Amino acid sequence: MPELPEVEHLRRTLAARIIGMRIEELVEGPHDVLDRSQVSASAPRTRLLLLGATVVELRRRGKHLAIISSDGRVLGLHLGMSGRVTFHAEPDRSDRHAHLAWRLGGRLEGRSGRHLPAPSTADAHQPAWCVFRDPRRFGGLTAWASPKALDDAWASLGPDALETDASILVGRLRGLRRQAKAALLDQSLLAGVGNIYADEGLFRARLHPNQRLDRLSDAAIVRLVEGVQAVMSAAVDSGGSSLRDYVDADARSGSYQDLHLVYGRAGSACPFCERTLRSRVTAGRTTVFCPDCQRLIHNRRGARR
DNA sequence: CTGCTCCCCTGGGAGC
DNA sequence: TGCTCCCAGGGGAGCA
Repeated sequence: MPELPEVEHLRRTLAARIIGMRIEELVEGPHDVLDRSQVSASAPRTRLLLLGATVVELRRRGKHLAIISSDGRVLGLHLGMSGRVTFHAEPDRSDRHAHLAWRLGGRLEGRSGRHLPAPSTADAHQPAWCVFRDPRRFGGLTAWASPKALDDAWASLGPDALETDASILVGRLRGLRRQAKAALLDQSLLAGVGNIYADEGLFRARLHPNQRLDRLSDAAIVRLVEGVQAVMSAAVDSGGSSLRDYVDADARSGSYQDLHLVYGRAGSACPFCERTLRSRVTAGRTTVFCPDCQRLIHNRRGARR
């Protein structure tokens, strides 16, 4: 379940392996997972998939990643539910879920003044093939004509839930007539929160998932934003949450799933009050919360406007 | 504006 | 052991 922390951890581990590298060969799987609606129809497919390009930057906004090449080509990457990017000595041509494999080579040191990680002794032994695999295909690739085109598209996303100053996120959430959980999951309000970190953030903020935001004081909204950011920040440090599929570019699992307080724990005791955690469907997602610690607030508390 | 419901897709787990 | 069934979930479309 890659959400912001998993995607950010992947970005970091992947950057260490592909920044400065040239894509010298590519192999595609049987399924077409490339969205080319954002580029001209005549653009050659291999060009859109960055063949011959040198990677200079890996950007992230919410759960979205984008690979920027030195000649301005951009390939967006979304992991969906089950996506992963890992490295192998050879591409497995019989794996029907391996959608794209790149053979990388020729790291160019210091290109365009950018600081590059010093080559380690392990570099020479690193498998040369970078493989994007996504069995469920909720994820995929998007070709962009330029970094500017990417920026324009990403403008429809809200600000990144982790990198953005809390006060800005508070401003976007306060006064909304929506339920807290639905708002957190809305990527156009703030980008990066998925089902896990929404539940964990709500629990830490002591707010009910169905809480209407316009009934809350500013202090409570601040608590919510800070709860979500704290959880995500801790999760990045733990390498994310690995429930089934997620691994980083070094094929390592995260460990934050061990620190989940409510997600996946319906029927167990609340870690604070010991009452049984409950599960319900809210905003189309299974939602776990403590009915005792997370009470609905019906009146408007505290100063607001 | 808001909240639904459905759909995409596969594999892991539960139940028999 | 092996089968079927259900469900997870990000995101977009369509509808009340």
